[in-house]
Amino acid sequence: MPARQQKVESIGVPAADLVDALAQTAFTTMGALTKIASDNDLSLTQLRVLAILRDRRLRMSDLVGYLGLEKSTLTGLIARAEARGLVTRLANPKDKRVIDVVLTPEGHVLAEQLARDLASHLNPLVSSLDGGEQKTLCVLLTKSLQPAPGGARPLAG
Amino acid sequence: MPARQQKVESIGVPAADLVDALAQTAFTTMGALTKIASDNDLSLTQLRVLAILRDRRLRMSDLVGYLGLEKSTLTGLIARAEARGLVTRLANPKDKRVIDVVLTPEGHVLAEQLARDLASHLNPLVSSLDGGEQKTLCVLLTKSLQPAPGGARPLAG
DNA sequence: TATTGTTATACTCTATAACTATA
DNA sequence: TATAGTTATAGAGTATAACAATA
Repeated sequence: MPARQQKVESIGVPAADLVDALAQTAFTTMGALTKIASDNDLSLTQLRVLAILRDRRLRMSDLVGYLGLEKSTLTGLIARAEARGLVTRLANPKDKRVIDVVLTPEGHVLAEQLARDLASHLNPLVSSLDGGEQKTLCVLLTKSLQPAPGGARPLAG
Repeated sequence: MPARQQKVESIGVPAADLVDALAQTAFTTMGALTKIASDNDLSLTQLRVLAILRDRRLRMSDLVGYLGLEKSTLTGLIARAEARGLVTRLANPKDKRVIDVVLTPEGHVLAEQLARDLASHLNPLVSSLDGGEQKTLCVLLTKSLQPAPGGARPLAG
């Protein structure tokens, strides 16, 4: 909407190469995430649940917003995670309609492990860049990418 | 909170911020892809099939390799795509066991449209970068990211 | 015997619609 | 009436195992 954006488009269309590189980045990173999830017998969605709940207690309806799913979908998702001992459903003291969800200690341990796994999978990819390049890449990615609709933390988008 | 990593490379630890930025990039881009797929009544996997077949005729077993799925999974996936008129199964003249898959004209039109949709979704994200920054970002991403296991083209990984 | 692909089966993920309980 | 969550149902995506046809 700012004039600046129009200007950029009229000067030069963002290179198709960049779109391709972003898409490739996405698939490579998602591939790592999918593998990490699979190695831990988790779906990508369940991995996201753990990441989102890593430092938060949320209502079912909040999770629906973070994940972009239907509430009925979340019921089964959380039920399976609870059956595995990864999360707990708690009554919300202020509103009896509400169910809060938190990680169990076991779920928290797993969430921390998953975060380390992700770092160890992605580190090799960027290790071909020197320190300055890594810094630049980080700055440009941060500058360009808006927060995902619903989450700011890495796995929460 | 920054869990200490086992091996701190002597070169320098890739900043956790960069790992986060890459993960965020992945989720943002995948979000765009998921929306594009959804808007066209496609799953993400079906979208990938169309992208992979955009300029290629492949065997079922090749697609299995590109997608990282089981062959039995692909049978249903291609059956549904064929029922929608997006792909065609063809006998391979050299090996009667093999089934080749190609896009129908309709499938090809859709694949081209999806590629344009992706560009239009991602362009706004990088429009906050000036031309030089976009170029730099493209170079750094290309330099750092290895080809996904099975595909070099954007949606093919 | 090995390979290519399909079929049978089962589970997860997902959405829509109807439902219960609470606000 | 409106909101939060569950249940019922259905379809897609996925894997494992067994199978048929071909090499």
